[in-house]
Amino acid sequence: MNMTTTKILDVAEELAQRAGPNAMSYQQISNSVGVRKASIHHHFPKKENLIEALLKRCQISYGDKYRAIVADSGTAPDKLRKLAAVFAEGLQKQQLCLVGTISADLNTLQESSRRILEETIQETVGIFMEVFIQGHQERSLAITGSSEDTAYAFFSFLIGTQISARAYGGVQSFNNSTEVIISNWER
Amino acid sequence: MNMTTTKILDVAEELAQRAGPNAMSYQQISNSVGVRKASIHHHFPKKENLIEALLKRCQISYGDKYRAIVADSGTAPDKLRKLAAVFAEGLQKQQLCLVGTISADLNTLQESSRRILEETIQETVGIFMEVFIQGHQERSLAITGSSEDTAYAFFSFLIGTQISARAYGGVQSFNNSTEVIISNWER
DNA sequence: ACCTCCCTACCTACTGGTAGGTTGGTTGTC
DNA sequence: GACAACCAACCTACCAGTAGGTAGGGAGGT
Repeated sequence: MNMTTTKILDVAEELAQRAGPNAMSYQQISNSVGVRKASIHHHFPKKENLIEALLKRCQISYGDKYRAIVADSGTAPDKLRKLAAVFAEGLQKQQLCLVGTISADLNTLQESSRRILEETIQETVGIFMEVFIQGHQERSLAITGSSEDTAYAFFSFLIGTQISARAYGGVQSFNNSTEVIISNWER
Repeated sequence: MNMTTTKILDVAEELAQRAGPNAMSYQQISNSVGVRKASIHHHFPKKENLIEALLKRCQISYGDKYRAIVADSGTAPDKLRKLAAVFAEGLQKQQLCLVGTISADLNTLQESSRRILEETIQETVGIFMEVFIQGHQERSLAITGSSEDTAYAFFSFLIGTQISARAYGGVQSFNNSTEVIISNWER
């Protein structure tokens, strides 16, 4: 992949995480990347193309990050804390998970973008699920529902807490909140 | 309060919940209310005034709704389910909690609006907290952290699950997810 | 009762600015 | 010569916000 294309995606990713996909403009991207606005359109003709590329890239990069945590050694609760730490890291930079920001602007999205978003959520939940399966097997986690529902709940929780902690309480509240949820599953 | 002012707020609230405060325009409000765009500016000179009025009104209306649930008879887990049902109701109409949508667009907000947002979160957490205190006293809930942290976690969870369920899974996923969290506190 | 004054609510017409997107052309490389 | 990358200049549509004015309803004085 082209260097400029990559840089456009880097800048767009930061803007989208900080302000949301709608508040991110081609002009802002142009200023930061150092190429003209028309050139951004050369790489991503429509904004939806950019958003979709962003989502696909984050699906891979964050997917890999999550998979690495899940595949690593350690107990299930440890892994949950490491997954949460990824979100805390973003929060420290005032940045939200892309899935969260894009989902919040769902009703301004194209159908094709929505499908990629769904796919990303589905895949992420699938990765998170492994931890709950492990936790069940090693008896380190006491969960009441299915692994899938629990993974979905945990992912949703992280998205929500990241959003509300950025608005009120910051990283401190995020960590307290996360600990409340994880320690309750722990046994 | 004036009838037109109320109608503007009604329409704005729906738009903000459906598409976010940034995607909500004075023109759209004008079309729905049936007065000219300039007249909206007469009632709410700047968009920040409108957003703040919106937040304050929702702080009261939802605050009352939550307080009614908390003050009612019933066990703590029942009350948590009733609180979650308020969010499920919004989700069914493709609408998110205002605190969620506005928090997602935090970085495009004025300082004054942020303060009201913080206040609203703080107040809501305060109301939710009562349920966890009750749950602790009547021994119907087993919580690991402070009531405040737990209430914050639950509110954040609801915001997040509402967002992700709208994007993927719908009300079904929302309910599954909520049940996983609540039943895990239950004892 | 009438008139002046001021108010709220609303209007038309407009501003400056920015959004996403297009056109047509230049440059550099294989 | 073909093609990718890039550019200036431009377009339409829409945004929030403003200027200036109108309609009608009290309030207070005479």
